[in-house]
Amino acid sequence: MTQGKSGHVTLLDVARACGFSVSTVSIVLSEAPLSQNVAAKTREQVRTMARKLGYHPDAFARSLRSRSSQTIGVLAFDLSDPFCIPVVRGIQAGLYPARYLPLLIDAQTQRRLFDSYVKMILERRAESLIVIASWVFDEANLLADLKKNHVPIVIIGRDLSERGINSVLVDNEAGGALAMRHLTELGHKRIAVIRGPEEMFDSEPRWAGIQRAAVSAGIKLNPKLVFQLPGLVDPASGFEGGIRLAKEMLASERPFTAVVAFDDLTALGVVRGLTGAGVRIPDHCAVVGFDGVLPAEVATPAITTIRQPLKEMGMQAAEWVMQAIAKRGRGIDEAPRLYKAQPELVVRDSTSVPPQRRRLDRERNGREP
Amino acid sequence: MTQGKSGHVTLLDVARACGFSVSTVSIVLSEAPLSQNVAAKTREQVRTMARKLGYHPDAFARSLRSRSSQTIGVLAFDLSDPFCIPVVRGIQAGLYPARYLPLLIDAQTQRRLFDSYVKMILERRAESLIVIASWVFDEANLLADLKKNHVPIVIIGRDLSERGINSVLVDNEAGGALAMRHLTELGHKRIAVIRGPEEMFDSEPRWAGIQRAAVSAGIKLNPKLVFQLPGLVDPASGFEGGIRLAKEMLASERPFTAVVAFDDLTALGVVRGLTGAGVRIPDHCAVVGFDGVLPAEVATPAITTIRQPLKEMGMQAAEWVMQAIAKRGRGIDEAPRLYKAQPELVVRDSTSVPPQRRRLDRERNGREP
DNA sequence: CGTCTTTATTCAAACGTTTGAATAATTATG
DNA sequence: CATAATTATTCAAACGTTTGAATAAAGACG
Repeated sequence: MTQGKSGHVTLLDVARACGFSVSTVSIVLSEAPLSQNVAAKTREQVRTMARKLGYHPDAFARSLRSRSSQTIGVLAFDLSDPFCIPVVRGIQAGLYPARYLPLLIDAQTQRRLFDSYVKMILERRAESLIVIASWVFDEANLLADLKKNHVPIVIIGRDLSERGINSVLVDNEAGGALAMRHLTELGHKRIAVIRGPEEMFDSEPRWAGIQRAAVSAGIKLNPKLVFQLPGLVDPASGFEGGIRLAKEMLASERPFTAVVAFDDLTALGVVRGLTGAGVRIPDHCAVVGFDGVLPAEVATPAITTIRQPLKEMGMQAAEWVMQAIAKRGRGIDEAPRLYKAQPELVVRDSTSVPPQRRRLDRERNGREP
Repeated sequence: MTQGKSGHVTLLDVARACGFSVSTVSIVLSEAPLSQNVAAKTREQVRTMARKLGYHPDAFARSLRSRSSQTIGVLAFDLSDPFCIPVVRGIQAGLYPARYLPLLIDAQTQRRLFDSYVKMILERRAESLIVIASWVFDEANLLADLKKNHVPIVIIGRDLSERGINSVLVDNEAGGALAMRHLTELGHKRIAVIRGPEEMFDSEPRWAGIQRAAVSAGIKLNPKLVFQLPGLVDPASGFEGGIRLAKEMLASERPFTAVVAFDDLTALGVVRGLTGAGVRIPDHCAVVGFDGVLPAEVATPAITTIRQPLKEMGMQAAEWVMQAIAKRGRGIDEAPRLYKAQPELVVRDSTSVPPQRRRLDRERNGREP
């Protein structure tokens, strides 16, 4: 074969092999508008030869020339957060039809890596950037670096629309309310709450939702039963926090029949902590989480949770990104968009009616069987 | 600014701005060998100007010219398998020092997607490909397509060294033995086993290890207590299988005090199934898993498991890949390598001594306190 | 038969970088 | 002082593709 030193078959190789010019071959193989003018016989010849030689277009040359990389940078702040995977799937699904490829990177919760990868992604001329902010992170110069480069950005998991960035996230307020309402409807009155760490932007709205639902159910939350996770280092550390706070809860000696945990891992920590002290879930105490990640699903008892429509959120981000690219600069300064996905209550086995009520139920059932 | 229509700052822009030629600027900024010959003052000027204009080299042009993409394709067969993330981290860690970027793609357990992504990765001229075969998959034409393109390949999670492909995987035989030995050392005699699905290549060696350890402990495995997962569609379906088989175990009415599950999710399924029937873990029955993934760690009781050194495996793959690239073709036809990582027993709360023995222990303790 | 359109193909420039070879300027050597 | 060696900078070609403009050949029209 006539392959150049690169080891790859090029247009020139194909052209020589079938006796046409590089242009013709390019036009045929890339199905450019001009290819209508190419004789059917020629087209056939070119295509056959390309296949025979095993020609694959070189994405670099193509991108260089056509200034489009067909690539979207996807930067996950911490890919080990189970939150991320369904989001990524959504993004991939949204990108695939347009033959765009995500350049997916895990910043491993490290600022330094994050910055460095942003740079590498820009060098690769990703046409847009999607950031999955699954975990605490401060984005000070992210903004600066990117606005400069006219790259459309979408952030998933935080509301930065105020600061000019398209944002996709779950409606945390609604989710918090959903969790609380579930418990009050089951009849719980003394409910402990574990709020998220201060640095996490989800914490506040979830807490607001919880309070709203408590008020509308006519329930007073005892401030002594409201806890807060400390600033955390990685997504799994909510688990440790949950264990510790469960113990504090018990030590406080204030009675409670249910716990609203900040997220699923925290809920799993609470289950661990309470179980260790002989409290049975859900018989003695109900626990509800937030997110809907795998570990909560396969634990026993399975954790009742507020599910985020993660895949949908990823697809939404991908869709916006594709739209922004289609506009190519025009309208880049539109007002940033905000999409709040609606969470969904998933009732599983970690919640049931509170103990007193269960006793009542039992008596009632005993009376009229 | 003098930016061209691309919106990006190019070498030419920098060159014009500081009055040197493109060559000089390139030499300085890419720190080519020749840059030693460039006057210190010039170097300084160029660098300052580049920073001022916000120059980022264009990876396409660079790759096109230097025929190296600084990219490694990483194709996960199913990224939702918790197995993958630590592996990916290892790969990223191994690649980072060389400033290589993984092009990470999730094939979502779909052959069609897999093939299509392989193609896209090749078009992007990834210099090598790492496949994470976390889950059942058949690689018939994978081989064909890639051997043709002279791209070095490493597969993680399967032994394809016989078929000419560098392979990194855990020593499944040793792992199986480790699991079984743990149980026999605790004093278990009647042990149920759930083997992996036939299509999974891990299944056989794990089973072999289990048998070996049983023999050397002088224990006979009751064939009626050996079960097998059906062919599965996704990694989480081991969980469902575990539930079902746990019920079959109980239905068989053959006594057992421990279960070796194929993997962690299966183990979690077994816990669910047994717990549902009133069997307490680990008091009535011990359960041991395999993999060491997050869900097994945060469940209550935490699952005793055989941990795969996933990060290490990812780094090993990255290292091989970098070596292969350093050789650039020379030695591409070396014998394929095989690395079997040593698994590690992680004792947690799902295993303890069998019930009979516990009774004995208690009596003995009672006798001499 | 000259001109105009249509059809089929090719030219050549451009994308932004790297790099071997060339040039120019300076300094050291014989 | 000529030559060689060193230092500083630039030329120009190349990487593989796309694409507007050019060319060439054929058919259609007046």
